[in-house]
This record gives sequence, C-alpha cells and structure tokens, in this order.
Amino acid sequence: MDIADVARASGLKPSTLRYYEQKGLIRSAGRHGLRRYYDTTVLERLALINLGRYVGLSLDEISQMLLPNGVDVDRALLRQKTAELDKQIATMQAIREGLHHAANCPAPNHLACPTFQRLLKLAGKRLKPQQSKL
Amino acid sequence: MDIADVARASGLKPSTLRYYEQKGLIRSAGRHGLRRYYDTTVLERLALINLGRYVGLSLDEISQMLLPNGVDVDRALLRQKTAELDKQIATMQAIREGLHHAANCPAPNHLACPTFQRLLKLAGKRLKPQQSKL
DNA sequence: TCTTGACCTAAAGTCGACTTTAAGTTGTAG
DNA sequence: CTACAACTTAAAGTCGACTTTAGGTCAAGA
Repeated sequence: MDIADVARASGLKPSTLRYYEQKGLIRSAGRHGLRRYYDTTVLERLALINLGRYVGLSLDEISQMLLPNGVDVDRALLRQKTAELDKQIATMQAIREGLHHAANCPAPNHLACPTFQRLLKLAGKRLKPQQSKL
Repeated sequence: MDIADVARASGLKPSTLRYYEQKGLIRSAGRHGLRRYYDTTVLERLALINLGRYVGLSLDEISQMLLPNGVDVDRALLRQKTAELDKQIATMQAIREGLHHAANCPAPNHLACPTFQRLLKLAGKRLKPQQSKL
C-alpha cells in the first residue's frame, strides 16, 4: 500500500505518517522510486500508537514502549501505565462527582458548599496530562 | 496580598498569574504603585481555574464558565462537562482493562489476542484532550 | 540616603505534535 | 509520449499555555 492508503486506513494524514517515520515510530517497507510503500502491519503499529496517545503518552514514551522489531509492547511499562491510569480514573471520578454536585447544588455560590470545597482541593494536585486529538 | 503571596498560596508562578490576568481570567484588586495587590477571593477563583484545567478545559473555555462578577460557575456548562467526563472515564476504564489484560496476557504477541483487538478499535476514536501540568 | 530585591512591561522563546509551504520528482492514465 | 496528480524533501509555521529575557521602576530595610 502507498502512503495515501495507509492514511485512509489509519485516519492519519500523510504528513503525520512521514512525521512518525522521522521520529522512528514507524517504517515503510521500502520505496518505489522516491515513494514509500507499506505493508499492512504498519496499520497495527499505528493502532498501537493511537492507543498510547489516547492514554496520554507522548510520542517519545510510545517509541520506548514499542519494540522496534515486530509489533509488540513492553509489558513492564504497560503495567506501570495501567497503574497510573487507575489513579487518574479515580481522581476523575471524584471530580466528576463534585461537578455533578455543583451543577445541581442549591447553594447560591458553590464556594459556600463543603462538597465543592473538597473538590477544589482535589484538583489542586494536578496529575499528568492526557493528550489526544479530534 | 501581593503577587508573590498569591503565587505561594496557589502554586502558580507570578508570570502565570500575570498571564491569566492578561487573558481575563483573574483581576487584581488594585495597585500599589506599579505593583498588583490581590484580595483572597482570587485564590478561590484560581482553584476553580485549576479544576477546569484538570478536567481538560482550555483557558478560553474556563473564562466562559467563570462568571466575570464574583466567583461562580455556569451550571449548564458544568452539566455538559460532567456528561463528557462520564464518557471519557468509561473509555479510559475500558482501555485500562485492555492494558491490564495485555500486560498479563500469555500470547506472544498482543495483536494475536482478541481482547487487545477490541482495545485497539476503542482507541481509534480519540476524544477531546485533557491538559494539565506537573 | 542608598541599595537591592521584588516588582513591572512588552516581546520573544519553548515545547510537543503536527501542518503547511516551497520547490522538485515521478508513476501512470490517456 | 506527455501531462499531471500524487508523491518527495527540508524548513518554516501553528497552537495553547506558559516561561524567559531585556530593560526598567520602586518600596522598604540598613
């Protein structure tokens, strides 16, 4: 497949694919003249990359996790990321509760409300970011 | 309090506070000569801003939510954000499950595994970002 | 009174993840 | 065989959220 096919199949732009290649995240199977061609395993690798981006990893972190040969993942890092994700989810749920309460709280001013107070403290400690797009 | 006090109390740098003021997110209570001074309600406003950042709002979105007068929040937007957060949490949990599975899956290659396959599809549809720092 | 550390402004710089642009090359349909 | 749509590269641009820098002002302690 050529770059346009991969773009179509992955939802990424050709420029993004070239960029990922430049960063060492993917490789083309070769060239026809100047033009890259890819085999279909690149799609799985891209899916893995999307997954990583989804859970908030940077491209650099992702390239550490992706084993350069083949299409697999570093399991230790995976476990670590799972644990981080657990914490993040817990905090988000607490905040979600707080927001829900705030949205329906009869107090004229949220800051008067003890539930909201707790919420503000919770958000005080920011965790790691979660990047993603579209 | 002067800007250094607010910085200390909020965990934000003076430069960030000036930046937030420039963006219209906060206001100082006045000046002593050139120097800004603040009253303590700015701390609550900053806590609210942190909260917004935490749940993935941009500074522009936050300034829409914060009522310019006083220290309160737009409740409709709050409800909407709560709903978005629900979706986001659900997806993160699914992915968390998938990662957990992958980290402990005996298959030599995750891509062989149907659980991981589902996971990859899930991550395909990226949601909105969640920004935050530190 | 003098010094100095904390403050001020405007403008430029940074970072990650791309996208866009400018200029050039080429596989392929007609 | 020719045209041209689709590819190529290197470099510059963009976006959000800040931070840093350069150059200046000033309140307060010694």
